[in-house]
Amino acid sequence: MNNPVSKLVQIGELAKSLGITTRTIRYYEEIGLMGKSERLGGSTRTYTNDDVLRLKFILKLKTMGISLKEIEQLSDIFDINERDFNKITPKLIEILDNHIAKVDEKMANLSSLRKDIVEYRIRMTEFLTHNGKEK
Amino acid sequence: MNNPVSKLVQIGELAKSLGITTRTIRYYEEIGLMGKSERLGGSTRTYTNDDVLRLKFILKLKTMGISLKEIEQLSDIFDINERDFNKITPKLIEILDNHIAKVDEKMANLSSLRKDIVEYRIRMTEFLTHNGKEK
DNA sequence: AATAATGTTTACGTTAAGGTCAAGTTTTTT
DNA sequence: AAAAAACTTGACCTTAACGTAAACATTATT
Repeated sequence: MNNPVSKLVQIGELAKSLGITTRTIRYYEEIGLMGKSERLGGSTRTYTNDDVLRLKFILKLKTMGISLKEIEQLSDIFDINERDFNKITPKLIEILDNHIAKVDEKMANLSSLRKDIVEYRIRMTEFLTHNGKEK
Repeated sequence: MNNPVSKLVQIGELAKSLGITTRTIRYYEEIGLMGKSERLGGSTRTYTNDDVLRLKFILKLKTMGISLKEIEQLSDIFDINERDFNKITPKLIEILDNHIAKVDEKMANLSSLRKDIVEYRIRMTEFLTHNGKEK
């Protein structure tokens, strides 16, 4: 299922196609998220189709609010098991579940926060109108 | 209504009574949030009852998720109009309304985010079980 | 060949809200 | 008076996820 002779792309092209900057890609490599890519003639980074998929996967998780640190945990497994989805998915599901719980918590917090603010706002408004009358 | 000879407290006592550190209080002064407090004998900071109320007010807004930068806007008015609540409250209400809107937006985002994650999670789970069977 | 475009590494800058020394001064307690 | 406690300023550290700039090398286009 995997084309072994996939066309290689360079960092600029890859970045542009995904709407990110080259710095981001280098940064992901820097923190071990992307793994070392092959160098063309020893210097220029080139990315295989697999690399591209991996990067897309990372970005997808990012849009879900998963931190790079959490994604790293997945990457470790990714590196160890070399794309064995049977092993990566349980951990992924664990992280996703964990994240759903976090999101739920955040929403609850925001909800009660909102109540507080609204109440406070009402008190302020009342205070204003009362003072306005008396003056 | 304001006791002109209110007892003065020092920074350590004030911090402890509010459950914050002295660094926080100095920091608020540093960024202009607290206004210069009187110095006892030119060196030690002392806080009046008004100062304490102001600090409590700041902390209250903070628990509502309002940033120090936003609180600063209120402080400016506070400084200019010297505790004239008729002038400070409209701006406060504006900021509160603004914040309620932000909170609503965040909640909406989190809500759709949650949906995404859950969907993704389901797809992953299905993928897992299918693969499990075939193997 | 000269210029432009793209690539490379290194390293400091950014934001928020303080934390954490360090070194010195003042005040309080013994 | 001497020691302990509390105060002072100043300055660097922390987290996340890159942005930005410098200085240089390689590749592509004119």
